[in-house]
Amino acid sequence: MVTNPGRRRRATIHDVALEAGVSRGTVSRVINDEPYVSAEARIAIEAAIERVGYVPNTAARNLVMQRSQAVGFIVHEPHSLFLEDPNIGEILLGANAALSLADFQMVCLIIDSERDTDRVARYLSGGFVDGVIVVSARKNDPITRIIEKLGLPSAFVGHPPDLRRLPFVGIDNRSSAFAITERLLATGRRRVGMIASALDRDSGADRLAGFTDALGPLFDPALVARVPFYAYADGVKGMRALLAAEPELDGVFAASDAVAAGALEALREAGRSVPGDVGVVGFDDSAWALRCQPLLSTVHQPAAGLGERAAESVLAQLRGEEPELGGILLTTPIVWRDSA
Amino acid sequence: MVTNPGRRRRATIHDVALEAGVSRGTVSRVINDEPYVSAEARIAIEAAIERVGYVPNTAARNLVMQRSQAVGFIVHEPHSLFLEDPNIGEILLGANAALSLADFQMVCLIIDSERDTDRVARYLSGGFVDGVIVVSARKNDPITRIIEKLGLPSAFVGHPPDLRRLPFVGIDNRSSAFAITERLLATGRRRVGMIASALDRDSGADRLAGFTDALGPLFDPALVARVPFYAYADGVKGMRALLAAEPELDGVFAASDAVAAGALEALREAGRSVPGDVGVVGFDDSAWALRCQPLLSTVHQPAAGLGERAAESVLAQLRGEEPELGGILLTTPIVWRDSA
DNA sequence: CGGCGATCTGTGAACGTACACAGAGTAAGT
DNA sequence: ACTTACTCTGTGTACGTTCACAGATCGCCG
Repeated sequence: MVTNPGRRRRATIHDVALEAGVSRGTVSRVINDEPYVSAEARIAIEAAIERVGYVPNTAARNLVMQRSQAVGFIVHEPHSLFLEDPNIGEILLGANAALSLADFQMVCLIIDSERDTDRVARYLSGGFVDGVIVVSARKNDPITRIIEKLGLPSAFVGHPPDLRRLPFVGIDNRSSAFAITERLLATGRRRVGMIASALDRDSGADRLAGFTDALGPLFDPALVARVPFYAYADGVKGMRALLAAEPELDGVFAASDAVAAGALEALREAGRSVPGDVGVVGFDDSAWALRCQPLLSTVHQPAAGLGERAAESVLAQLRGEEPELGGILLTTPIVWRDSA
Repeated sequence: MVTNPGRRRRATIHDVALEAGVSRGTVSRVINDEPYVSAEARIAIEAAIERVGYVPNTAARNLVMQRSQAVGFIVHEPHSLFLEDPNIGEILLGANAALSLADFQMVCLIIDSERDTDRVARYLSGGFVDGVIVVSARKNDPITRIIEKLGLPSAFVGHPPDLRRLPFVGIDNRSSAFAITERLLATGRRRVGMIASALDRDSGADRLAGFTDALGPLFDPALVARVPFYAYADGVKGMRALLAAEPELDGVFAASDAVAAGALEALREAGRSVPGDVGVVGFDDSAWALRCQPLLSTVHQPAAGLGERAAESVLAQLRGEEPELGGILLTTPIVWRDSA
């Protein structure tokens, strides 16, 4: 085959060698700029590279080097994540920044169907990545099992994987919820409710637990509105339910900022003033918090930091270090604004 | 080397052959389930695969097959895109769905710095992807030049690349803006302004042009507020400026739904009713539109469709078909709700 | 002038896979 | 019994690169 019609054959290191009148070895040395190559050879080779339009085939290089200089970033349930969770973008960028510094390529893989799961599993097994960061893994996930089986350096962000020996990085939802509820109480509120979301996830359950802890004897199960998701619409519904259950309510902890925004809407519609009649706090410190009227007091979620630490964990494992046991928990400062 | 301490050596097709007492060729036939292999050999090999824990090295396979079964998805300016543009997630998912159907792996690459640009360029040249989808390419972009140089099958979504011979898929911003402005006028509005964003991008400039077209002799340059981005805060600022310039204003076309949401806030703060005093329309039909009070009339942007068509274009080129000249423009239905 | 180190270059093997080909064995048709 | 066809298997080569090693050339010193 001379030239593949349609797509032209790419120049190889061999073509360059032929063109420059030297051997592969010398060309290789020039490309990876190693010593021990004469000035004239170097010049000839550089000219030849230009002439034949050579670009190295990294895939071939990786095959012999036994590493890819790439780390996968797996996103599960992209629908809910991209559209509801404002953190995912920040986590992505945090991880990318850390990997970039170490000259690693981050490749983001989306899992949106059964087909995707299998294909991504094949991709991970295929030697395209040296490690992997997983966001929002599912219970009993085939991807998690593959990672464990391959012994692929990994870091899970958001919540711990099924296999507790795999490293993860996250926040302590329980003590964060505890802290912000405590400060809400410190403002003098006594009838405090919670709009609790996503109780099937660790994050949701832990936030409720922290709330319960903080209230202690003041806790009243009737003042917990349970809603499915972390979304605005859930906040509206949850707040209405709470007001119906207890008109004298004077404080609310919403499980997310989006939920809190919905709660504010419902409170406005019910004619309550915030923070006058009712104090409201959220969780995430996302764009929602600054979009609310009044500005939302909330728990700052260090999303970029989570991505960064996850990347660093994978890089450390790649250097041969042992991953931390029990995972890494990042601190979550409380941001005190106007809503409570 | 017996076993690399730390990371164990992965089993190869050779190990399987040895374990099963057959040759590489036969193992290869079993893996790609080709005919002409005896039942006993097949059973022995499958058992051996299980025993040694073999998973094929796709990277090595790609090297000899000269294709990767993967398509890159490049995201520029991720900060603004992920945090402001609600469409990016949908485009991503649309593209992923189409590629998934053809059993291609989509790998998403983020460009967030100068380093990233170079690394991604190397990645594209390295033979890891058979084609590429680019969102929001920049003017005079090194990535675009690399793609052109390599002859990599590609599709640009959002706006056309510098090199007009590269295929792109987008919407007709100008005629969409024309259409919605015209319908706004049809509701009887006569003093109509626009909050025009991102005039340095094709999309922003075209939306303003469409608006101007539709107004014809009614057009008044004083009723155009120019703001830098498609964001909520820009909408608030733009609307205030517009009201200051013309208190009698009775209609507004906002360059995006986020901007429209900001405009609604500014109108509420100025004591104007919507759609009573002022009619408001947006652009995108994003989550913003349903979060507004009143619900927003807007131009539906077929984001998932854009991703899908871009993917299909790349796949078609991979099959050897010629890309459409001049690009593909998708239609943008107008969604009439309560704000105008 | 022989030996030695430094510099430069080419060659062969390896990475893990797919594919073409050759060869062996078996069954059926002439 | 001889061809023919079909089934099954193993071997060699290729993909594009890196790396270890073996030569070759040169200057320098004893």
